[in-house]
Amino acid sequence: MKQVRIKDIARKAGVSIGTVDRVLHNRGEVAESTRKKVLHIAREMKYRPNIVAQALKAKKSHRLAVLLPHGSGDNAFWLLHPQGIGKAVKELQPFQVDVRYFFYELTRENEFPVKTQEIIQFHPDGVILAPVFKKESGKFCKELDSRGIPYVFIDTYIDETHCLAFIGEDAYQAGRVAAGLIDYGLNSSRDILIVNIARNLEDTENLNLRNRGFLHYFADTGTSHRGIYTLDIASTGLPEVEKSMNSILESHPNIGAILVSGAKTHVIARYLEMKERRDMILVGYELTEKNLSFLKKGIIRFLIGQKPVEQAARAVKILFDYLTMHQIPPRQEYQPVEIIHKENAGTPNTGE
Amino acid sequence: MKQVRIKDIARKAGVSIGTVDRVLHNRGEVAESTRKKVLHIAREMKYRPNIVAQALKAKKSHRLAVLLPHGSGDNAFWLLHPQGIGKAVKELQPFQVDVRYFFYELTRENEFPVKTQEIIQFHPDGVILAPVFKKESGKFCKELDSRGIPYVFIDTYIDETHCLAFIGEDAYQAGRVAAGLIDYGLNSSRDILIVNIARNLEDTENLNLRNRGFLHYFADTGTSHRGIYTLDIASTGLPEVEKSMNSILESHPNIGAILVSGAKTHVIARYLEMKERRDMILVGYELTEKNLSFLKKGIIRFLIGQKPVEQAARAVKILFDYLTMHQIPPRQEYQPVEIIHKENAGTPNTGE
DNA sequence: CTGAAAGCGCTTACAG
DNA sequence: CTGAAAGCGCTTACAG
Repeated sequence: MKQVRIKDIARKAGVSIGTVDRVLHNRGEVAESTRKKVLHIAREMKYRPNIVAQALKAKKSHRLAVLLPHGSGDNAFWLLHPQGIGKAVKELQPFQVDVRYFFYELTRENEFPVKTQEIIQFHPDGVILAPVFKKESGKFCKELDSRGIPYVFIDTYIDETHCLAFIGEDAYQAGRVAAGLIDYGLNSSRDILIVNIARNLEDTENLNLRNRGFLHYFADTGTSHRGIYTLDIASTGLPEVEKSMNSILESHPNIGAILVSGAKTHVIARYLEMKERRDMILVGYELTEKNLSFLKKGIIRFLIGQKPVEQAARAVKILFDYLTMHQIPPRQEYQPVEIIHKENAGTPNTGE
Repeated sequence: MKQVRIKDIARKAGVSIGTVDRVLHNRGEVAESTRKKVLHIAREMKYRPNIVAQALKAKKSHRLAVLLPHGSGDNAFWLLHPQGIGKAVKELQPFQVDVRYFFYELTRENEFPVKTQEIIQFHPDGVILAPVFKKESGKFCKELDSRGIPYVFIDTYIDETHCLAFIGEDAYQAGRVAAGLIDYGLNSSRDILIVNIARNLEDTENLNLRNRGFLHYFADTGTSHRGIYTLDIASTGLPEVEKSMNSILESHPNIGAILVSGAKTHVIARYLEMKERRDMILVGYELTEKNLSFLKKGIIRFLIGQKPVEQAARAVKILFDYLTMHQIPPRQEYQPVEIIHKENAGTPNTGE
């Protein structure tokens, strides 16, 4: 169990440690035959570099670029990821990790490629990104691939890339959880309304997955014969929300619960509060501040969380382990689905 | 922002680095005047040792002793903590952390002091313990104090000790969460039964706190006039459980939900399964395997978790940070209360 | 009581 | 193409 050192390899191979190092780091200038011999012995002895020594010597800081949508009051969800990244960097304390953030507006699709170019110029050692815009993200990933820069996806997954890993929510399962909660609390004779608020281009894929899980739950359990209606709202403006909601609730008075598929549950909560519809069971996603305040008031009954803080922290950790120890992570990692109720919202899972 | 080195202090103080080191580590053999000067300069320059260099040189592994109840099939809760400890140690990878486990039987109170003596002889650098037996634990802590060995409590907190930290559940809040879940799903005309299964001496304090939170919830929300009954069961044997349960459910047919205050919810679940009482809402604590299997069958409706794996991991981290960097943690740290439903039990929060 | 030196495992010029 | 040496910041004997 004793640590194998570069020196041990050198001795066994009959070369100097400098040569071993050159081989191990592909710094060239080594005779092919020596190269092979050293590599063979290193593998045989199961050499693992001592990252403490590496860190001490190299003093080389790992540069990470983080590409995320810009978070704001109305879209506070994206404010959470930088917290997680900060936390992870702090955890990695004694090692040098430099993070540079690149934020783009979800409303301006053409800003995205500008940011990706800035990242390329930044010459990062690794990238963490939320690839909300599929096509542009795909291009960017190709560019990173060609430069051998590893990248980790957060929140959204894109096929046909060589991402190191994806960290996100199991959106389908999150939908099933929402369904289970409503099913448990809502009288079985009552109906359900699904509200999709998609003002921007953001993440409709995740919303769809959630809704599919939600519907599957009821298809599976089969016993209930609830009506399930869907309402799409394009704007979060109060007049439009009010108009749409008034109309559907009047025409379907048997609706007893509302699920909001995205993070903007607070918009519907505000409506219900205004209408004094405290009897309505409201369930939504994401623990943003606005949502939490309605949860605490009792207007939102449950929030389903996906732990964005932890996701972001994991992404940093994964990238770091890969950069320092060439540790290959599982390609997909789902964060557990979190159920938040008024009574357990107090101790936010900010950990640390 | 540049790192202050021991060398910088030495230069400024006009002494050698060896002397600085002696002062910093209280290894004596230093003139008082030198000592003061060095200490002053170190503070002034905000010296923080480079733990990477320390780790590289010292090769000194930190010895941690872990004192926990012995986990078993029937008391699987305590099997979870070692997992968390293993995880944390793995995270601390490049640094040397040696863990030695000391398990005691909850049924044999006199085994506890034997184990504590073994720990003293082990000469640990730090201790993590679940101080289930108050009095004996108190004695042990005094002994650790006198030797200057830091210790962290898991699960149970004891006053009047100099513990470095306590990591645990907010039991009161966990009780409120259980209440909120039952209140949400149970018709407001129905009554509730609280079952306490306390075969051993274990942790009645936490159970009491949970029950207090549970009752306070209903007192606070005030609107409902549910009857709330309590049943104490001393054994987990099927005959006794059956007898007690039959009797109370017959005399109180309006009971529609059962809360089990401890980790042995599976005992009541087994009873309900046998009686085919699938209408009964059953809520309990702790994600042990047996509980989880009844959750998945739909017999247990919700489990309230306290993340024992994460708790144990945190304890290791806290102790390590204290030992290596003299980082003083907050004295109490509550892990968030976790709500687990059939639909989010699949992705266990084992994290990695 | 104090200083100078060796060494932890690795990387990085530099000399050959 | 290869080896010897210096040094990252700290700790640990050892000599004075």
